Amino acid sequence: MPDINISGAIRLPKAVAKPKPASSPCAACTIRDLAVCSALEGTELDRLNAIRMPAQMTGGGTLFDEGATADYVYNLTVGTMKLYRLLPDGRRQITGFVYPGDFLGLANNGERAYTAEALSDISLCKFKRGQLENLFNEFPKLKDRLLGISRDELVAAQAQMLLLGRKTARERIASFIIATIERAELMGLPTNPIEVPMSRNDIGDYLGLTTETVSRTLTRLKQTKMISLPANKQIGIIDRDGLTKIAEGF
Amino acid sequence: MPDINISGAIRLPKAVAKPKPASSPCAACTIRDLAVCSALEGTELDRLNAIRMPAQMTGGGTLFDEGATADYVYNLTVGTMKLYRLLPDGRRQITGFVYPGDFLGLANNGERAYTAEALSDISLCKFKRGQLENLFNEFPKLKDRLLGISRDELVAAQAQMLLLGRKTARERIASFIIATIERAELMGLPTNPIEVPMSRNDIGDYLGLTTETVSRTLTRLKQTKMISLPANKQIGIIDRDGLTKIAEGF
DNA sequence: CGGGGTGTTGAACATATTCAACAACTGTGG
DNA sequence: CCACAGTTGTTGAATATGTTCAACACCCCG
Repeated sequence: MPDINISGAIRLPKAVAKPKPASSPCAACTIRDLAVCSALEGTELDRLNAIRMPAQMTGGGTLFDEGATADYVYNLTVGTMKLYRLLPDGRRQITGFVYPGDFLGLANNGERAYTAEALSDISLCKFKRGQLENLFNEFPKLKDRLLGISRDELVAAQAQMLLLGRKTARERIASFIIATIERAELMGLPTNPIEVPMSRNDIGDYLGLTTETVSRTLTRLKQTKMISLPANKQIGIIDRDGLTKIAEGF
Repeated sequence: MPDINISGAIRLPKAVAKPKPASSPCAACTIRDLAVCSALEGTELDRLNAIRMPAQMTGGGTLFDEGATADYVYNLTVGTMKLYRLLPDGRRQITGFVYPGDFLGLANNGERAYTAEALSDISLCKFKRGQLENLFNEFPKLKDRLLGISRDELVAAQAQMLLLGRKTARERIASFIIATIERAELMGLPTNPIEVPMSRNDIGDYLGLTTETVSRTLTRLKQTKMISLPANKQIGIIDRDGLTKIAEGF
């Protein structure tokens, strides 16, 4: 899977996060290079900062629910989130995870299409929808960015459809591991072992599998010496090329 | 599923197609109200027409292949297409169908993310990518449209992920039938029986099922008096509300 | 140290797949 | 216009992959 997030969360092209000398809150932001904000500089950034509201939430909290009115949009700065849709009997499909730098909440018709929940404690920049839209109109390059990103997201969504519709459990797990490695590379985080902040249950709901199948499949990948499971929420990569082959369906 | 197409093909908001008095090829176009072109009028339309190249293809033909360079974008005017991705061993996931008025081919990185194949004989308006992009820059309202549409597509893609990841065969087929009814309504086509131009195999590859399962499931829906199968490529709707309930997971 | 949640493992089961045969339909040529 | 061939669709039986139900282990975290 490419280095983009699917469905709702918007990520900007590759740029390694690096600390900024503090002068305004935005200029000091550690994930500025990853976020929408990277399209702006200098006084433009001040304009963004003027309409920015900082927000926090503890792990497990719900930022917004499917069906709610979409009055705000957000930019995640710290932590991880999950986006999901539910069926009436509780079956759940996680449509994407949100990482620092990702933008979320841009609903089209004013209604949220998914629930957004914090996996860990999170910090966000919060914007009133209309105010940010005004800024978008003022700085068209922001709009171009979003358009390009949306197309990338569509491509990622297609990859996920291929995964959900046609890949085996083994292939899905391998795809997930490879995608997680690629995201870690993109964000400049450790790539071996990789950090996997979500539960087995969440992984299952993302890959269209049950917790048990996720667990079993990981165990089998460990037995066949493709990965190791050194600690909770960590996966050690032993045979990346092998995993890639599996992920691609060979 | 909402009245939008997923993944790659771009549809504009609801508008019933109606014939236009002929004056320029675009002004006479029967699907103009459905297409991107609806954002333009008068002389703007002439500009579009100036860079437009008519194209045809017979059913079964491949418009472009996954991985090819994306030099052109297209607007389908007549016929139906399917978009798909393949795994090395031939497993296929159809990520969307393309109907008259849909826009397709806008690749981000210049490489096609999917194969586009004609289901029936088709006609298209073909544009050189760069030329159309210039026009987009000249008429920003086109860009706004595309941005909104892309978000709609993302929502549709999420719905499809929920379907592929969590719905039963019965629920998938019901969802597909309901979506097809809604599309027929949108396009002002007969809604009972509905026209289903794709094969069982294509339906299966779209819903993450096999041909046999599609066939069996349709038969069972017929036996339970929810649909009828009056002729090849047609489905009669007997209990739409029941189908909707099934599709939504009740 | 103890308890609740998370993760793992096992066995029985179910849904959809695979393999196979046949039926129906389409389109083509006699 | 009918016959035939190839394709598409349907149905059946056996099978497999992943699920469900259940028990247990692990491990943070109090």
